[in-house]
Amino acid sequence: MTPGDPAALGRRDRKKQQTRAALADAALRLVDERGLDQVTVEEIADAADVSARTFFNYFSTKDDALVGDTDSDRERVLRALADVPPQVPALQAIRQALTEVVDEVQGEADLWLLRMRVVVQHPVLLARLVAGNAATEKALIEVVADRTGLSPDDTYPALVVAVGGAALRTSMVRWAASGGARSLAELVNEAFAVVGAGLPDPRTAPDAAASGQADPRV
Amino acid sequence: MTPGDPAALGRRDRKKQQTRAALADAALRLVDERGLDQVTVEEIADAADVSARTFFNYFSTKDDALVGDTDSDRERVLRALADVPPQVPALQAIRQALTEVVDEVQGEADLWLLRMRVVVQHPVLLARLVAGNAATEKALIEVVADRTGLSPDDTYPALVVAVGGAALRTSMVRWAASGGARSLAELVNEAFAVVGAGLPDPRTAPDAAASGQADPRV
DNA sequence: GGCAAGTTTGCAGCTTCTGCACCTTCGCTC
DNA sequence: GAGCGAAGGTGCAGAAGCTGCAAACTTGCC
Repeated sequence: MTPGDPAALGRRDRKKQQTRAALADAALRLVDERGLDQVTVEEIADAADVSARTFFNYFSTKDDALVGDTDSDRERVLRALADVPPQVPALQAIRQALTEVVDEVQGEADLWLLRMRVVVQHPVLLARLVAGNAATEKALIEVVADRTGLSPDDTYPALVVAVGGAALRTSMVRWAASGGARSLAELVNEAFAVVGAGLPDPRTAPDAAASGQADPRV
Repeated sequence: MTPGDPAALGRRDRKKQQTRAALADAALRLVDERGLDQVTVEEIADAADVSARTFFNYFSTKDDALVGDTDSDRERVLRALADVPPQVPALQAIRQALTEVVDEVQGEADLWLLRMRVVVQHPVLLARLVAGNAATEKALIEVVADRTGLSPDDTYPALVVAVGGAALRTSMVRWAASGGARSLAELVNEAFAVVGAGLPDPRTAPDAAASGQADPRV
């Protein structure tokens, strides 16, 4: 989710990333301890040892520092989706496109568990997280429309994408709630399987959750 | 969605509702014309002929005036869900619980079409709309858990609710995009039917959208 | 008419966020 | 290794969002 990556960058850019990470980290820790409104941008900046003005050079909003970078994810997901063979059904294709991002979240589990804890405690941030994904959703809808031969204005593309997003969000919240006990990928796959089975009421078909159109991978 | 209701209230409360509506209306019209950042709270208050301070007596945020009242919806939906016979499968139950609210939105179509137009153009607001529903989601999860005999911490309740929300949101956006050409209830039912069928890829099963577990009503 | 409760308003004040100008640092070239 | 241009950091001024408080005004009721 964060740039991270190899250190194949100049000292300058490395420092930038450090500062960015320091700010995001300080923001998360402070807000986790005290609550969103009990932490000012100035305090966050101080903790990261930069001026408040500099904070706004990195994040356009206090909230942004907390929810992280959605732009880089967008490209990643789109690229991944483009790589899924076109005959794969839309819902499955979306799930597969998400695996890369899911793995990355899992890889930075500490950061993300903290982030989700903070986000869940402040619905405004949850909203912001969703908002950040609005652009991603829009792009995904286009791609899905293309794959299925429908218009982006049809119900189906928007619906699959929205539902896929809901499945991912639910999984992440649950993952965080469990403190990362189960792997995120597992939870996501389970959620997509249930959705693919049409969300059967567990009383009527208590087994469907495990079957569905689950994919052996992962 | 707005209190509306009969005039079985004192002059005082009626005036309050008028002011509230005037503020929300002014906010929506101005933002629709100029964009979110080009409208100040002071301008909205002026347009509604009250002081800026009074604006904040009604809405705790500029955004709140735009997205409307989610609290009253919550109760309505919860009450409606309580009235759905417990043997109705969760997803269907949720859809039925939404009909009352859906009808009300349809009844105030002008207001809501404007609102959705504004909201769609400002993802932050869309997010806010979702955030406002966070409390509703939480409450719904409890109820669904109860109905299905699962724990609120299980995946299923959170997932059905989140997916139901996604279906509703998608439908409202599409409804607004079409300028209200088709009835919202129709779109919502269609969306729930597709979801209930497991979101089959339209290429693989091009008919499923129309069938699914659709309910004759509406 | 007059009181109690509820509403509106102005004001002071804090925080978020932006534009601008200045200064420092970095990376590169000659 | 001196020097130059670009990029990053910072301070300051100021607009806008939002809150608490206390004064003024309305309304509902006796």
